[in-house]
Amino acid sequence: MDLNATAASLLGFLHDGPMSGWDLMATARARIGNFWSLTQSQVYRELAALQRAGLVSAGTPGARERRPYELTPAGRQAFAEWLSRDPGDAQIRYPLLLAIALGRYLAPGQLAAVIAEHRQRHEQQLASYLAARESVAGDPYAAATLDFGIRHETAVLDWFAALPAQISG
Amino acid sequence: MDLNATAASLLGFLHDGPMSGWDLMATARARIGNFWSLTQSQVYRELAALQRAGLVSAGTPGARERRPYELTPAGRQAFAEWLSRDPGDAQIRYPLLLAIALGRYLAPGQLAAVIAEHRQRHEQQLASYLAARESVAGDPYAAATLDFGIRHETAVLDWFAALPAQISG
DNA sequence: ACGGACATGTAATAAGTTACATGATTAT
DNA sequence: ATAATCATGTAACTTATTACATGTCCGT
Repeated sequence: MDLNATAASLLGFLHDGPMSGWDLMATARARIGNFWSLTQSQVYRELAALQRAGLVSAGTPGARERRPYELTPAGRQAFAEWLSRDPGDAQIRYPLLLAIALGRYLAPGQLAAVIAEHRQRHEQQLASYLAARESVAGDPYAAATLDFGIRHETAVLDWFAALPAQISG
Repeated sequence: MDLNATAASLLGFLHDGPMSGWDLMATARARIGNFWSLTQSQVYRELAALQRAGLVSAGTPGARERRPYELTPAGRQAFAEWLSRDPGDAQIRYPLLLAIALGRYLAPGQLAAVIAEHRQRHEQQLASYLAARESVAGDPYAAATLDFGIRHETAVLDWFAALPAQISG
């Protein structure tokens, strides 16, 4: 059974006990949402696939059509395996880099406004990460991923600052 | 006509003159491959779509089934428009961050090997970027994207170095 | 003659996004 | 009563990856 990273994260969260798709969505958004996007559709699709594969089992339905899923022993093992098989490389997909790489085909100054706006967004993102530091003080794992975000955003802002005027206007 | 970033990059490259899918693939790999993955299949698919949309036109076939595509005026405009409509946010998708975020469900030390390996990869990537600096000396746009890579990798390595022993082993 | 680079594409699948449909329960 | 939230899911589409099929031309 080879899991994708998104499915594996769901298995991970289910270590804390049975959860519904809704719960998992909320948990994922809170715990990995800063660096791993996922949608409701995906969650329900992956849950169905995990169930077919026997890695989770549906528990007794609760209120409001609530359908809690429980980690099976096979699921627990698949999760551990996913981690030992090395996780893939980072992929950054940043359209702004494309725009800059193609900058020579543009009228001078055309990039400046776009760059300025992105710079602001990264400033806000960094501020938001910095503000979140206290809230992860007790959890070294959450602190580590947050620290990644802080360092990344800081590096991006330094990069913006170092861009030649020819590009950033 | 709303382009996706991959298609837009092809239009960008075609500013330098007609190119075949093969040429575009090689150009893209060389010029944006460090931060934008794309495959042959995509290139041919997007070219076909661009042609249907009238943004490129197929020139006279050359040797070996070679089918050069030329930028049309509409394509030139669509490219300029794509750039003015702001490029989307950066998305980082790094499974190792997931693994760390889920670290509390693992036996202690299980992450260490994975982390060590990734650290090496990033060291190599940084070295490769640093070695490439001379080759972009004349091109400020290429230099800017390379600088992004260097700063990013440096930040990631700093982050690795700062990870608590509890996580990195 | 033959291996390697050139060159185009299809097929199958996976992964991700957006929008929509449906309904239950809780709080005001 | 009614709005907000909880809850599940489908449909349609886009984007991306891997593998395969097919054939050409160049250099040695």
